[in-house]
Amino acid sequence: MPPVTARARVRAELTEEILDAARRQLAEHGSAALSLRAVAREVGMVSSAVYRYFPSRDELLTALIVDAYDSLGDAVERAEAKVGRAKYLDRWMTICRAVRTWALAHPHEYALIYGSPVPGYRAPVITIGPATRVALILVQLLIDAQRDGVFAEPPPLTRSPKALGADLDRLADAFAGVSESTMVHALVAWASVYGTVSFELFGQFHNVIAANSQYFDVAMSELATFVGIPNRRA
Amino acid sequence: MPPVTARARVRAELTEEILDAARRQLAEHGSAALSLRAVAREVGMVSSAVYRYFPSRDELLTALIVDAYDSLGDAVERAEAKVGRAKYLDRWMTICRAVRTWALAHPHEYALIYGSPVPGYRAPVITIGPATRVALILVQLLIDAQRDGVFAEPPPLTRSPKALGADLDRLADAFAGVSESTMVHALVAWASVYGTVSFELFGQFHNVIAANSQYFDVAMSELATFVGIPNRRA
DNA sequence: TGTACATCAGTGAACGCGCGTTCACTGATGTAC
DNA sequence: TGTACATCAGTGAACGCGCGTTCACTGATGTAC
Repeated sequence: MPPVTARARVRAELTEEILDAARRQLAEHGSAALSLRAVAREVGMVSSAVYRYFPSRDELLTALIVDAYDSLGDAVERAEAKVGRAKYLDRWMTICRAVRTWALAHPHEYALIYGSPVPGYRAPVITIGPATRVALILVQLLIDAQRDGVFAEPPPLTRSPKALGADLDRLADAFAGVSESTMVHALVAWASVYGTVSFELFGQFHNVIAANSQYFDVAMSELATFVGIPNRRA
Repeated sequence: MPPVTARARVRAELTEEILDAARRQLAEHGSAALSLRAVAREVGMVSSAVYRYFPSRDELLTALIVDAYDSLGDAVERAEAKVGRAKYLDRWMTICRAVRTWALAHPHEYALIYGSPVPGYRAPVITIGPATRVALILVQLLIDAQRDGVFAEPPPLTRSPKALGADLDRLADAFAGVSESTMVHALVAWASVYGTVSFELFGQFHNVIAANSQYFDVAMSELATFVGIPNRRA
């Protein structure tokens, strides 16, 4: 009689509990150690019972990947929303810092989505949407700056992007009103933000950079100029 | 009597054979699937016999990591050596392309050294030297350009690198005669090259970039300008 | 050059572990009349 | 409101697999006298 039966309610709760346990496993021991049996143990179930909720380990992994993207997307969105719309440099720095902060707080989740692919796992289509959230926030920032006319348009590309035409045409929808060279610079900066975070997190900066947080700020500030966001100098 | 006994010779040969088998395992199935038992099977030994050559799986993994760094270092050095010393942009593009080409040809080795850290594995000191080879080639390029006076010095940093002083002082040895802002731009570009390669290899460019090789060239060309290497525009 | 002993490589069995997944089952919850 | 049946959640045992590492052993190679 109730629109949602007691059984359905318990099922939803337990599904969440399983996901929570899986999240904890992932956070503490990494994706390689994530096993259905360990998760079952955590929720106090027998391993075969988990199959009533997730048809396979991969399905569970997919849920966690979507989860991680969403968690990162939320963190970045929340941080960026607090900054005045017209403070473009602040918005940029806030986005970058939010990515780094989230990555440092959730290293295994970060590795799951931006590190080496999990062996034997093929990401299904569901993951595409959540994966693009952060990128869209960056793009919106550029569109806003462009619209307000405060944009420091980068010089035209030094190398003809002829062969890139189809890709850039496809991106032109997302990057409404933004020049080709800005689109390319934005893509480079995007990869650069994650390259920098990954280098710090995965240990490439050992014996190179010690003041990681300060270096990050300096680096991201230079990248702001690179993409055309008005910086102190301007 | 012989300076090297037959036994020692056979031992050296078998050590190489084991490493070869491990390399093949890594290349075909990735580091997660790399097991002592699988390697032993490949060389036609019983699993316990491998312990005569490597005291543990981690030791074997370390050998492969050093190996991968060296393989990449060799590839980049060889490619770059063929380019005329004064052709700075060519040298830059050649280095970047060599990194990407090697990564595409050895995706699992690339993931091993630049992807998420292997769970439970702690890189020993031996790996530091080989890990820096590519970075040193990049640095040399900048020093050469600087010395020849053809360098397009980037503007001073937009954000004070005060807190970065100690790090930059330490780097000043490697970057002989190069400005602070160039050092920082070089570090950013370094992370950016690997960020771009990782994004392509790890699937972040799916549904974004299709013409990967062309995009890479355009992106690296823009980064050349960013670090101050004289580009066509100049 | 020959012998006695020490060193080393490789064997095969075993330990203890964890994994994903399947299956027949019990007992509780939900549904239709 | 009560009963008969269908659906579903969770159990416990099992399958078959692979892993790293240890250990007592045999037989071959190297060394010292």
